[in-house]
Amino acid sequence: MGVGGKQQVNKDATVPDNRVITSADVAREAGVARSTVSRCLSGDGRISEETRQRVLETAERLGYQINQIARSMNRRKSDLVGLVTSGLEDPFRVQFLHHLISAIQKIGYRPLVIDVSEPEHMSRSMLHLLQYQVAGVVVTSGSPSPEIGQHFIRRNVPVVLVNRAGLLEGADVVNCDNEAGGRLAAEALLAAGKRHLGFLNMSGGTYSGNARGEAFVAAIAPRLASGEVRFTPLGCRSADYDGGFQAGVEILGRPDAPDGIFCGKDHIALGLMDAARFELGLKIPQDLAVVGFDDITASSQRAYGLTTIRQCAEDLAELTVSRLARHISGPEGGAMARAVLPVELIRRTSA
Amino acid sequence: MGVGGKQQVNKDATVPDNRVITSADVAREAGVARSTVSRCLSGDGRISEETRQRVLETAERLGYQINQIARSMNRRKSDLVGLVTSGLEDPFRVQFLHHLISAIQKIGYRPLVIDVSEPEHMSRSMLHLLQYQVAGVVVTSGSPSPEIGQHFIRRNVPVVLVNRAGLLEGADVVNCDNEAGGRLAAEALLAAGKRHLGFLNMSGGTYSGNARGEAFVAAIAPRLASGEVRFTPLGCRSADYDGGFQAGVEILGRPDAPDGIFCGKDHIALGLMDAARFELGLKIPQDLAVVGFDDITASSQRAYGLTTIRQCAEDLAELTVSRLARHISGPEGGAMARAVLPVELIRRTSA
DNA sequence: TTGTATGCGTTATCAA
DNA sequence: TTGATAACGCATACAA
Repeated sequence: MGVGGKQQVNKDATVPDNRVITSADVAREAGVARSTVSRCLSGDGRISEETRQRVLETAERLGYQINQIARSMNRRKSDLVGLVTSGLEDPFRVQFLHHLISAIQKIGYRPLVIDVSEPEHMSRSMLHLLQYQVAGVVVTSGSPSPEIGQHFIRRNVPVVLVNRAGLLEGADVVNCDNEAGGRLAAEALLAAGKRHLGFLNMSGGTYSGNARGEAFVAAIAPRLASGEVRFTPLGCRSADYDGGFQAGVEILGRPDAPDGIFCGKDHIALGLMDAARFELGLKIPQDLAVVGFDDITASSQRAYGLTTIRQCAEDLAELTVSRLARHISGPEGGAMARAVLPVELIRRTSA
Repeated sequence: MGVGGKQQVNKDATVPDNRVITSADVAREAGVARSTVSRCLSGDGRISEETRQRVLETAERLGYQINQIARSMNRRKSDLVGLVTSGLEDPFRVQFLHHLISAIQKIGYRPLVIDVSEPEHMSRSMLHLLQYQVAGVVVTSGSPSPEIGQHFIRRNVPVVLVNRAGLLEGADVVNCDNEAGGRLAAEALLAAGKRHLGFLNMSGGTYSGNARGEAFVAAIAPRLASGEVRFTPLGCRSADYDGGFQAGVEILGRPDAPDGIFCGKDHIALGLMDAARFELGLKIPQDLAVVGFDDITASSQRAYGLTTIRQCAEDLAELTVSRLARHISGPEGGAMARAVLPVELIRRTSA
């Protein structure tokens, strides 16, 4: 029945240097209570300037680093922000991820990245984030099932969806202006004198892609009705360079091919351009005008000079994080909102 | 001991559903101790199959999710792996980051990404990771000051450095085979009949870049000595497309320009090619042969067809993580090691 | 302004 | 095989 059977605990007055320094060590050294140390490091105002100085100095001297895990445990909230991504082979997404990481750091949080390769694991992966007491979640890809929003609402964890259909309950949505983009693309191709237009995107398509295509068609609708202009919907197997290239070879080889094509993503457009030039021997923009979407870095390279709709990855990231921050520090259950990032037509040589 | 029927829902459970479920709730429902629940979920073998089933079932039914923060607190080790990056505008690095994230997830850990924009904050940022009780750290960029290795050794946190000089005490190093790459590039240019060679990289240069350049020069040394071949070191302002383009305009405009150039990174090579073709009107590879390094996706595009030294980002990531995993689960203070990833010459049309 | 006492959810230790 | 209990390092309510 050895109730007392505890072993001797080594509580020296001095701090052995093979152990990690805790706030208790700092407190002992500075001659204050642990709670005082905690208050100093949490920026709690109710502390005298003198003790604050002494404690911070001692902490510095001992090389004390706060244990974020313990802090999170106590607060039941960590300073981690979950980043749910997928399709990181897409350069625009990756560029966006980069800026997202910076933006999250800038508001004093840390990104915990989850890459969801299989879409069906999406929801499970998002729930996983709850295990880390995340302060918020950004979903840049994939489609979470709408009902899991409840879990985040109940635990008061804000969620922001970027560039996807806003189907998650209680989540903020941030989009680039796909409608304006589609319209601008139409205007550019029409201004270039093209009369047989096409929209090339991955068959089936994503939310963003469809929105762009629909806006494009809506913009040319009057001229379509008057018979002044023709339109052909086009599809490719994958939303990347190879998809664009293959589709280009196929489409442009046909007798009655479009002479002005709007692509759902820049990479598709680059593949299309290469197919046109190197497989079909077409001149751009004389024989074929091309407009892309995103303005990835390759588009501005001399070999392409792609005219495109620019959505600024950095601005999109800032916007996303500002939404998130508002909810993290804000009142519980703020109304969900929709934010739209302006886009811009970048004129180069392809249209 | 009524076995919980399937139709038994939260209604008669003792757990109020506005609260987060803890292991104590599961224990109460399943009629066992908290420690038993813990053992079941940790995969601790010493448990009867019957209780294990009951507990797991109960946990599932209640929607219990383990609190990783609390677990980490107790174990004094989290399942997070710190990823120290910078220069994410470089497409190869980003691609590598993508594979690194996947690889870390695959071994059951979570990536905690830190982007270090200012190199001087490098060491401080790395130390920050210790606050999260990370299980390991991967440094893909920047140069940590050698002495901070001690902090990680003392806390038994393995560190792997990728593609940098192995200056951190106690850290494993993973590199691609820069030496073989430099040699292969030299052979390719010589085989193309070029006799005035150059190595173009950012002035000052990085560890990897210098290693590649030195190997290149070493490979042509015999022919250099015999006067059969000439060599000119070249520099650009930035290690990207623009840097390569600007350098190209300047260098290739000179009367005695090289006719075969090895670039430290693909992006530099792409800029150089565009400068050669569109500014100088040169034919590639007739007037100028170019070899790059990395094999980023753009290099294989039809508009470039860059002959390059390929380092596979995915293999590099796998190698990196396998090293890390060895140390995480392995014995304390395993000897530091150096791993080298093979590279391969990809012949396209630029040389 | 500062100290004391308690709890956060988990795992590890020990006893049964 | 299972249960009781003591940490883990911090923050906070309450007391002084």
